[in-house]
Amino acid sequence: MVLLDVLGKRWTLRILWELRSASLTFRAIQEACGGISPTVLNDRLKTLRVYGLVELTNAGYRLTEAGQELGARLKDLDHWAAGWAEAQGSEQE
Amino acid sequence: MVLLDVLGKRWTLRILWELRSASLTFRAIQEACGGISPTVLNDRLKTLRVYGLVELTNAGYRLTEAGQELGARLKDLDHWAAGWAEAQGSEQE
DNA sequence: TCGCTCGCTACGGTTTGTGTAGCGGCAAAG
DNA sequence: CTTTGCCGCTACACAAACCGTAGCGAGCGA
Repeated sequence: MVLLDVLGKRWTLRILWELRSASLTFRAIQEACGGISPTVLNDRLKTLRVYGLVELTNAGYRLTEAGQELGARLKDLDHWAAGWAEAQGSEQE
Repeated sequence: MVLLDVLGKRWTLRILWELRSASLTFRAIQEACGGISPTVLNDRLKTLRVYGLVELTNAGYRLTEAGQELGARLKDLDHWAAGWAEAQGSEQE
């Protein structure tokens, strides 16, 4: 599964997540991700662009259509994770 | 998003993916992931167990109910990724 | 020209992952 | 009772990935 190799790398999921609902500039993504180093950010954005999930417009970076479909899945995942986090918080302690 | 921190780490997604449809032993997961070092594998399994996504039975490691729900989302992701990979393969070249 | 922000790169130090060896435990075989 | 073999897991030195900071060239308004 190729997608796993892409998403499995650190920051990739996070970047997609931050772009899920808005266009962000390079530096804005850095901020949003809590100070990811530009070296890595650029690397991730590069591969995400190669895979056609993200594109660079004059308004900044944003998800392509494919990227948004992926983002939708991520939202679904998040939706589920919300309930999961609760259940798992009350179980554990 | 807590889930992102878990899934964002290298190998975590992959491990869940390999366990999606069968119980595997520690060493079997190593094999399936293409020779991940036991140090990291153990670390990931540890956190996955803490989060209640994976459990260790005498038949090996397997997904808990929560883990299987997550796995279902992953399968959905994979399903989408299949079409995506094709589209992106024919576009690129 | 100056100042400001853009995307992006260079580089040294730290963190994370790799690869190999081996531990203790347990069950079957001899 | 020892040997063989697999189990989950750990130790440790080496390599790769990531971080933090500094700075580049380009564009743009004053």
